[in-house]
Amino acid sequence: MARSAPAPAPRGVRARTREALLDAAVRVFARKGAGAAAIHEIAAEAGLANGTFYNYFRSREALLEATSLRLAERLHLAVAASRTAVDDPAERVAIGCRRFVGQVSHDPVWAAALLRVWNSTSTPSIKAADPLLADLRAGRRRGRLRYASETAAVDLVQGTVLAGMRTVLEGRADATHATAIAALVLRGLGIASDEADRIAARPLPPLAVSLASPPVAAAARPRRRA
Amino acid sequence: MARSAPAPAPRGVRARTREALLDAAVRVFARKGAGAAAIHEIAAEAGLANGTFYNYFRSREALLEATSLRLAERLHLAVAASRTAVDDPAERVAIGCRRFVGQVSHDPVWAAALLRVWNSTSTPSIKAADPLLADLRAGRRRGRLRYASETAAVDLVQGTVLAGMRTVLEGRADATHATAIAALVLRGLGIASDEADRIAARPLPPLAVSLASPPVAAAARPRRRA
Amino acid sequence: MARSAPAPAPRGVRARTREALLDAAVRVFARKGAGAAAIHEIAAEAGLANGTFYNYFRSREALLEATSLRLAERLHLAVAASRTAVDDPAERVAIGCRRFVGQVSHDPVWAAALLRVWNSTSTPSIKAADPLLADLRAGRRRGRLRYASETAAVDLVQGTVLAGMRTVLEGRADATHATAIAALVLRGLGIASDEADRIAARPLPPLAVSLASPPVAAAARPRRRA
Amino acid sequence: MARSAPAPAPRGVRARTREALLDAAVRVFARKGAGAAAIHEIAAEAGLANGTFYNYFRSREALLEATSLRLAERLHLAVAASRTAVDDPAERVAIGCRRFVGQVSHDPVWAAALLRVWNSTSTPSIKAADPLLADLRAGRRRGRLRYASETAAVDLVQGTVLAGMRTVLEGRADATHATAIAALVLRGLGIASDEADRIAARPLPPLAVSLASPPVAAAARPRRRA
DNA sequence: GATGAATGAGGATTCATTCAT
DNA sequence: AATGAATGAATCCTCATTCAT
Repeated sequence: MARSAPAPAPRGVRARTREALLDAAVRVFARKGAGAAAIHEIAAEAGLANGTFYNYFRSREALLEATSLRLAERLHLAVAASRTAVDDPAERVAIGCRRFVGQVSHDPVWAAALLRVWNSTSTPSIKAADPLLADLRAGRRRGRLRYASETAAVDLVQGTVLAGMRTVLEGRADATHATAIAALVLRGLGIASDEADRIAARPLPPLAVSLASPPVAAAARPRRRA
Repeated sequence: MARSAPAPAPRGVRARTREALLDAAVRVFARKGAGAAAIHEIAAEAGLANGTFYNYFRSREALLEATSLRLAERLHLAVAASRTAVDDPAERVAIGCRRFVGQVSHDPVWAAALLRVWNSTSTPSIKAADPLLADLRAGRRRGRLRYASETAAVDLVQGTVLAGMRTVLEGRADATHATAIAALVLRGLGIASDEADRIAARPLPPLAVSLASPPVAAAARPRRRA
Repeated sequence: MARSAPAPAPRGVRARTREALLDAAVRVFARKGAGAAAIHEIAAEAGLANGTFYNYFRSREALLEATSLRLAERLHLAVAASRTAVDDPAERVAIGCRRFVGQVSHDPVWAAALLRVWNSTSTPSIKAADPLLADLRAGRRRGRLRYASETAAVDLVQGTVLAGMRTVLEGRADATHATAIAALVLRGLGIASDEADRIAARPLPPLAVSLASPPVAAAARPRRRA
Repeated sequence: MARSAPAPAPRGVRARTREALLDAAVRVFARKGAGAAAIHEIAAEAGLANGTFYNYFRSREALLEATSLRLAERLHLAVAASRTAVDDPAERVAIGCRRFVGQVSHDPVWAAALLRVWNSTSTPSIKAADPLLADLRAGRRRGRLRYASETAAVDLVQGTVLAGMRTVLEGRADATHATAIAALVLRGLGIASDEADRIAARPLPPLAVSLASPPVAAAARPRRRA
């Protein structure tokens, strides 16, 4: 019955609150998995009341979808950032691999959420694979990469990268894991060992966009109830 | 299996009922995922009443654990079967890959359950990786396989195989996928392309153990309603 | 009606907005019933924001009461209109019956709301029965109508009319139903069959007041979304 | 978590618990109306826990349906009982009217529930009207009853009876109301005043079935929480 | 050992109401 | 005067778990 004072409502609150909920969802998903996360917990994580959630998302399902989109979005940005000014398809693939695996150390929350959400949705990776597919095809066309089955090649890259991300996330490998993963993937795609190692070790181009999760900030401090 | 009157209790009935519940769990997990499966549904799938479940498992959690173990068990058997009479570590790895991916077509229920359960438990693959690790190490020792990071090599094999299994399960590839996956993995482990293709295409040795799920049989017949 | 900027406030705007809300309530009640209508929906139907409602009604309860009153008001007007220039109590009763039942076809929204609200409030009909009571008493005094129990007579008239309204509203009878209902009621009040039929068939005097619901007009136009 | 002892489970528990829930529903509906009754309140009224309800009814809606059926059932029995050994259609109709109105005093709970449920469902009376229709038609065929519109005749009987029931339920009339109502209805159906009064005053045949609601008994005593 | 009725905590969702702007 | 974001109580429903039979 709204007894105490509600939060203020400056310009752009709506958009900002929605963002806060999405960020909170990512954090909670990272902790518990998408299936086990309760709405009220997400709302609390965002510093909001239970019911407020439903001012922004029609249902739990809608949140799942939106969160998936949001994670994929970053993903796409990351991939796009990896392409800038790099022409060699092999290196582009390597950069993608390294970015993903490397990002785990910088934003474990994002990584955990990504892994959790990907595992709970069916074939979500398809769309995310578009840029990868483009690189693979270009590589094969130019004789740079070799593989018989495109589907298998995608499985190789995505599967290995995800496994690598999980390994880093679980603390079973350090940040250099990204390079090792990239090298193995390149070899799998037909690049000679020596060159694969060399490509995988090249300095990464600077990121055009920040991939960092927004800070937990004030919003996450529980307001009323502990 | 609770077929006749609940009066006597021949030796081994207990064990058999437990098995029936585990099999039922595998089937239900395959359909709905481990998180969404209700005890009630699993018991029904086994042709048993709600409460009977708790004569065999302390809690839901215990079932999860046991099912995970059971799936891993088969896994180990499969891997063991792949070793018989094959000495070359590269081929042993290839056989393992092909078995896993190929098994998806023969027992989609097992495959679906495996993928679902692996996604809901943390670091379950560690123990399952033991035989793989042995092969990898033997291969490197003998100069047959090359890789810098053992962890990355495991990620390569496991990640690619899991991705390949998912691809087949979702109908995005046919049975030949197993061979393609194995070939890429071998290349990633340092085998030359030509040889990798050759090894991946060799006839598979016969299986020493059946991997098939137990038939649905009596356990699944419509449970009596009061 | 919240049309232009929320700046000035010409005399009578308050009253008009209140009216708009009441009319909206009647429409929504007609669609969903008084119990299932959400304040949110009523405000939207009136083209107003959620919170505005509470500038005009203290609570949901207050709206219920006011709406009931409003519907009864029309009722009274209708009855009053039926009296003009008719002296015979029997005919006055017949005109009342016919007006109510006949009005259903002309304003189904009003009719539906009336039936719905009457069903959710307790003893709302009492006050509405005042003019009817006057006619009944006059009729009995003059020996024109005959009945032992006044309460039963009121039940006869009101019950039959409400049932008739419902029948027409649900499409199980056409506009001629009003006449049939009136004839039966008159017989029940002791008028001979032939005369009852004759009275019930007399041309209806013109209405002094419009019974029509206000047009949906501006109030219902799509509400602005932020 | 079912900490304390659940109720015993003798023969026929299932059926008995279901009955208890239906009876509780009737009582709660009588108090609050079908729309405002909360499941947990009905369960508590039956002395059961919240969740138990769902062992017996799939949903709230299913309960509504079942309760409606249950009320109608009694109705049908009552009507059937009124027919035994009475041939005159006019008297049969009169007996029906008197039974319904008279029953209100004997079982106000049943009456209130009936009125509430009838008002929340659409055209529920149709089926309940079957026996009435048969009597009306027989009466008209034999020249005993006279009416132009069958629909209007049904409205007359049902509407007046319902209004009469409401009047008694609200304490605005005593038990003799039943007779007065029946007399007016008969006149409306074309029976001469004198005879109508006479028929309405005849002794009622004994009831073949009990119409009484089951006693509230032990089941309704709240168990844990006040 | 099996049964299934009962339990009640927990989660999703709705909605009347408040209040700062 | 209007707005609409925020609130949280209330409701429906699910499901893991217990236990008397």
